[in-house]
Amino acid sequence: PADINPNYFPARLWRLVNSPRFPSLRRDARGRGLLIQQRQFERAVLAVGPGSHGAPGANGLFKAKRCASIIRQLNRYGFCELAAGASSDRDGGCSGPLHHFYGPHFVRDRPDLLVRVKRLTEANRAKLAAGLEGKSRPAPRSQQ
Amino acid sequence: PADINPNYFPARLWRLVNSPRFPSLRRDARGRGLLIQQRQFERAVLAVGPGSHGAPGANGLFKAKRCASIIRQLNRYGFCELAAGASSDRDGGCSGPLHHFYGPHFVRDRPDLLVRVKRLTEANRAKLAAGLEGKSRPAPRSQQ
Amino acid sequence: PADINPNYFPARLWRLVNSPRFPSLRRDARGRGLLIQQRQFERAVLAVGPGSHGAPGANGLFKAKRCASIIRQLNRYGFCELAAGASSDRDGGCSGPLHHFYGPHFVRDRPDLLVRVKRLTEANRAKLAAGLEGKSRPAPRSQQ
DNA sequence: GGCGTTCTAGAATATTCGTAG
DNA sequence: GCTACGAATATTCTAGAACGC
Repeated sequence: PADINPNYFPARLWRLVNSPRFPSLRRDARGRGLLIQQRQFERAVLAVGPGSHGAPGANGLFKAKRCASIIRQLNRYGFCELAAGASSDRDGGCSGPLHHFYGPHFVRDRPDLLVRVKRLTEANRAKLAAGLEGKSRPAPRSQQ
Repeated sequence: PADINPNYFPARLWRLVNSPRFPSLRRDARGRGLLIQQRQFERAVLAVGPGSHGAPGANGLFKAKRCASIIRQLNRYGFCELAAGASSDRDGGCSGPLHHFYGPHFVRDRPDLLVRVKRLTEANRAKLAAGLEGKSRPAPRSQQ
Repeated sequence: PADINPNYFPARLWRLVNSPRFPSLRRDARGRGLLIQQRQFERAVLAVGPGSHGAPGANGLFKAKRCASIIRQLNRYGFCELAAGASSDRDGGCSGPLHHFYGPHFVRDRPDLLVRVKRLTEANRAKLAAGLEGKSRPAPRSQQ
């Protein structure tokens, strides 16, 4: 789309969740939520340790070292966690914590809704409460 | 000691850090700080997954599933993080995030100081700011 | 020193400039200024390119990808560029731009002055103009 | 009421981008 | 040209709030 800044969190998250290369961050079955396998996510996507960014394509997506930083971003953009719990238990608990987030306007196969995922600033909170549109920094030029 | 509740966080932390069974939570070289290897800590101590609390002795110490919960407790009891970063690099980044906390009155071989490790409630904060509770540093809110 | 947060820019810069491992950021002859060889600095210290962080020790110091970000930080902490201009050109332009910065209270062998290197917020600017001291976030307690 | 666990938000610094001077 | 700075987002660490025991 036109006015989405590809460097900002929603666009980065969109690219990551649509990449089959990183199953540690994927959609849930309904296509409305996010699943994060913390341990694998930190290892595969975040900048933990020197030899971490094995997979190019994730390199540079996030500069965070902590999964908590990504969770802070999710909250900042209006996502909330649904059911916290350990992961599927099939592996004897080896997969670590599993996070399940639900995000407004972050729907599978609906990139057109992505422009609505706004950073919750003080002003945007008020506007959302009033049913209006939030404002962000304009995106850099991209020829559509 | 007498007036330390062994069920509360400071006592539990003390037992854990003094147990050689869980090297993922240990003291730093100076004996004043704490080192937490997040990945191993979650695996060995926290209740992540069914097969997690393999080692009796940690079983029941914490019911938390998230390392973030322990960090919340550490902050609540006055600990603060010193230098966040990835772990030692010796293993190529496989060991995950490493946390380094410093806690007031949480000194190796000084269990007598443990009674001073207080939960920072509103009231305790005020007392600390007034300097009533010993020579620990005044609260983070300082007027210039 | 006591109230210097090792995670903040002045401390990180201090460590870097005192490390013989990264000659691309070094002191000038007078010991009061900084010299930055942009191209080598980006390759050796910043996260530019896939094989960039070859030298452990710089890993994690800065998460920036652009030299301009470090320059922004220098400006923010009161540094200014002295003799802007191209590099010595003796090597046929291979060394890239050379920056020469001068920083207040950033003097070789004077780590005691480091506490005065303050972030220039709006308030600190006013106070500096009035000759007073600026305020920062309190540093965590370092070991004595 | 206090403590533990979890989820969310505050506050300060860090990084990026754009642009005035 | 190009240096310095404003403004927005990103990352980190700490604290608030809700809920259960």
